[in-house]
Amino acid sequence: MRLNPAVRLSEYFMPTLKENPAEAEIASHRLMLRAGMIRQSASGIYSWLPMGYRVLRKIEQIVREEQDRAGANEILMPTIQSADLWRKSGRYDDYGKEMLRITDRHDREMLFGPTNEELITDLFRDGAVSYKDCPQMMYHIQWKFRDEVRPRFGVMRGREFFMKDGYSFDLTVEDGLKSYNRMFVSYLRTYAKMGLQVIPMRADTGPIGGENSHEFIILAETGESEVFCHEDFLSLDPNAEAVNYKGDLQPIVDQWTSMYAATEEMHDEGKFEAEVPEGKRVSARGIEVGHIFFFGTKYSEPLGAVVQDKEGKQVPVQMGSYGIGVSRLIGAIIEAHHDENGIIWPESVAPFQVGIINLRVGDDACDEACEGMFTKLQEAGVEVMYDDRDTKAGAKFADMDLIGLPWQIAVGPRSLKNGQVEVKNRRTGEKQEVSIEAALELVTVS
RNA sequence: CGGAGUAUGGCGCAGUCUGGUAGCGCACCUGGUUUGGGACCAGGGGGUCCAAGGUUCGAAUCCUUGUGCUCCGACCA
Repeated sequence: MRLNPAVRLSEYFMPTLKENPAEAEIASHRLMLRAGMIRQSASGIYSWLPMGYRVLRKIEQIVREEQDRAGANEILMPTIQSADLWRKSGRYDDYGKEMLRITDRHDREMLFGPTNEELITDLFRDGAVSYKDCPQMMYHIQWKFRDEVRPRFGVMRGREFFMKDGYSFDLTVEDGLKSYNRMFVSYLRTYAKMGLQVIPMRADTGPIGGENSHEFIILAETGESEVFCHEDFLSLDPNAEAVNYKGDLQPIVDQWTSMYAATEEMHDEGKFEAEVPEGKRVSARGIEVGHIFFFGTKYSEPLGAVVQDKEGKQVPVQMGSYGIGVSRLIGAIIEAHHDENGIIWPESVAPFQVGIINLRVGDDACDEACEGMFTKLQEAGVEVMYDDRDTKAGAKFADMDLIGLPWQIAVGPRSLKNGQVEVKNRRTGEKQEVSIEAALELVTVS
């Protein structure tokens, strides 16, 4: 996947809004609308405009890379599924009205997939015959649909959403839990790479089912549920050391599950107080950005996903499933990274690293300086957005803060007379007047 | 799915009570003056007032029935 490394704002569809749309309640929703990243098409259903889509793909790519590292293989399954498989697993009725049911021209019952356990179990059943076909881990990143009663918070709780869902197939429970651990660790690393401090919490399994399950939660004021955890979670860095996914991951998992962490439903106040010293007790709100399950033979049995073991017996495979809400993550990242002026993107997911602001379009010196930097940054492989629109300086500054690129370079006649431009760090707000060369150096190195 | 709102130009809103054919701010277009943190002056374009039906000489406004969207709650990645 390669994203266009450089764009001119005059040629980029980024309809920003000065005022807050009435429909948006929380920061991430407001900012995504205001920054021209998304537009609502129907309740809980959004179009992704160029910049929003760009961020979505960046997040998707981070997820993909870590899945690949963990040994999962990417596939792509359809959005529309047949009802038959869901009848076999018994979930056609269980899922209730959340599942969008569709009838085709031949009156066949179809559905827009809310998840893919049935489909992939059937794929595995079809292609696997022996214990030698295990272990196997596959994932796909695809649009899902859940007909939420009450969609809200923009992409945080949409009806149509983009999700990574992965599935593991193992011969034994022991091996299955190893796969579970692999995903557990890869999840920690994935979120950390997006600038999120994530906390795994033992979870309720819901309609997916199973015994072993963790939710991955980030703390945010606008989180949907109350969570409780040990403060030390907030200083753990999953990427501090390299990881060998083929090795024993249990120690890492143990480290991350030994401290108290629970969502509202699983919370035990007595245990919380017993295990966590008073000064270390964190009670906050959390956003769920991922959920993993080990559920054994819940689907392999009814759907007949069996392999022959060494003794020649037919045994159902042990399965797990692993979800990351990719589109939701954008909302979560913005909730964690914004201020009163707009978004503050972590560099790894920023749509562009640098924004060049031409304060006087039409002034030869400004135009030349901007064009020169625009070209040089592209050549250096730095993703850059050039605001070459013929509008007021104030509007450009405001837009640039709103869309939250990590670095801004403002070029105006005043400083340019002395050969200088202003470089601003969006996160710290720190500004410095430096030469063009120094500016390029500054934004390229970091 | 229970409760509560709301629907008027791209966005934010007034007008509805008390019926007379639509207005304000921002944004947009043209010209001019400006030009380093959402400028100023002048001119201008853009609206089936959510929909259908009804009452009336006349409906954004009153009545009826729908629909969309939002918020609170229960539920969910």
